[in-house]
Amino acid sequence: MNGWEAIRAEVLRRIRVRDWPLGAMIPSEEALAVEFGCARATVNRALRELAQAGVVERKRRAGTRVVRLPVRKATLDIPVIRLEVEARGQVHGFRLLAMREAVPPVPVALRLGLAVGVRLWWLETLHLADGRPFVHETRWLNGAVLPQPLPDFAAVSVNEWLVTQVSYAAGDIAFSAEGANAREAEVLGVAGGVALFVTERTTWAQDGAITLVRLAHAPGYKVQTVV
Amino acid sequence: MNGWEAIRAEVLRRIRVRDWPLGAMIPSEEALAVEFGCARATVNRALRELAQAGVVERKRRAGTRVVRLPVRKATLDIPVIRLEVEARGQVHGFRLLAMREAVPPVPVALRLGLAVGVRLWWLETLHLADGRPFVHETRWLNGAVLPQPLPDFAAVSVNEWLVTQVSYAAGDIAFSAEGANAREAEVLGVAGGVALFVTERTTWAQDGAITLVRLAHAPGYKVQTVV
DNA sequence: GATGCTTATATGTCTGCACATATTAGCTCT
DNA sequence: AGAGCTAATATGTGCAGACATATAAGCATC
Repeated sequence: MNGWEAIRAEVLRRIRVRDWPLGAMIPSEEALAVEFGCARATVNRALRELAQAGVVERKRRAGTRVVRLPVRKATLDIPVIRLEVEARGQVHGFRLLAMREAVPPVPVALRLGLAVGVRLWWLETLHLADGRPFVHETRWLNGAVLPQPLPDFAAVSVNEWLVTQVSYAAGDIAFSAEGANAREAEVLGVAGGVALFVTERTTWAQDGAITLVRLAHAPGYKVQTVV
Repeated sequence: MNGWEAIRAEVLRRIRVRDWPLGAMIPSEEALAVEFGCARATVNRALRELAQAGVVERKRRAGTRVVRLPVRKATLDIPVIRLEVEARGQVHGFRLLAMREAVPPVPVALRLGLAVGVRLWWLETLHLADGRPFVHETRWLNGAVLPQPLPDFAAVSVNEWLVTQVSYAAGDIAFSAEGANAREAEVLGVAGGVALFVTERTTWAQDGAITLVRLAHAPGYKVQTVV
């Protein structure tokens, strides 16, 4: 009855009913441990989870306070495209449309933290769901930090190969809405300017930037939070 | 040197270098505790974090295994719109364009889990950044579960009032790209059909659905992960 | 072979204690 | 008053041990 989840729930309840108002300090871990009749570690676990959820803020010596304007934290699962398609009950396929070495435009090089003029791979892939265009993927790939030789990307999707080869790297993701450019319109089979959901991801390994990818999703695509 | 973060890093390293291949089991907490010369609780903490990050899967009795196709977890901060604007160094403003009671369309009622025919508030707000249109917000609001009386939403943004009143409720968020409809085009000052980034959120309290909101962001808007 | 029970095992969680560390509040000195 | 030092305090993390619980694997039975 006084596990850490019960304590988290009780603390949350007190915050909800304004027992502990927004912006106010709450009792110390020790005081709560005494009140709930449990060890301090248990209270600590509960409060740590609430801090991670953005409900409270914790500082050493200062204590724990209820945040004034809670920032909702949304968590998204970003699976490999094949799994995403299969999760919709459709059959995944893909076609490698282009692959060549080239010097990326300056903004791309900068964003990847590479010297201007370095040659990268450029790949264009179209992912299909039940044979219909699903995502148009364009990608800059830094061959210098990847295991050699590279596989045949016409047979293995870059998207999936990278995940298994360059596991668990850091990176950032951005979402935006953009009108389809000429190429995207042609490849996805839509009119130019149509609203597309665009995902841009940068991925890093310890020894340098790995890849920058742009995914333009066919109309109707949605991203949804888990939970 | 053998804190839980060090252990997490070491485990991650071994997974990266394929010391422990994808899909393979890793040693038990107890074995690792012996190897690293620390308590099992410390290993537990490290592995728990990795499980939360989607790097390993843990099951009682079965043990811990490296995930085969890691699912990237992206975490987004969804702040109050005012803070979002101010974070860009701009001045936030808003105008309440409309507010009336109405019976929502059936899909809306269903999504909120309400009986068809229930009357809700409908609000239309335009948020401004430095005086220019930033977000067009349309919202269904369930007055039945809110503290009464409602404030003057021309003076206090619904967006912000709800956060402070109905704290920490459950909900889901969806992102998509849509062409601007006639009203959005007019209010945001863009051409019809222009690609807009759209956020749709449903929010629940214990005693029922609170609100369903659609935010259509002016062109150029991006959502970015927080590391 | 299929089904159901038992048991061993790895993780999940808790306790009580300890020390580390950041940070604030108060004091002292100029 | 202001600057700088000191001490108190709340959280962060660690350890050793214990019990709880889910569940895979083996065994017995039908």
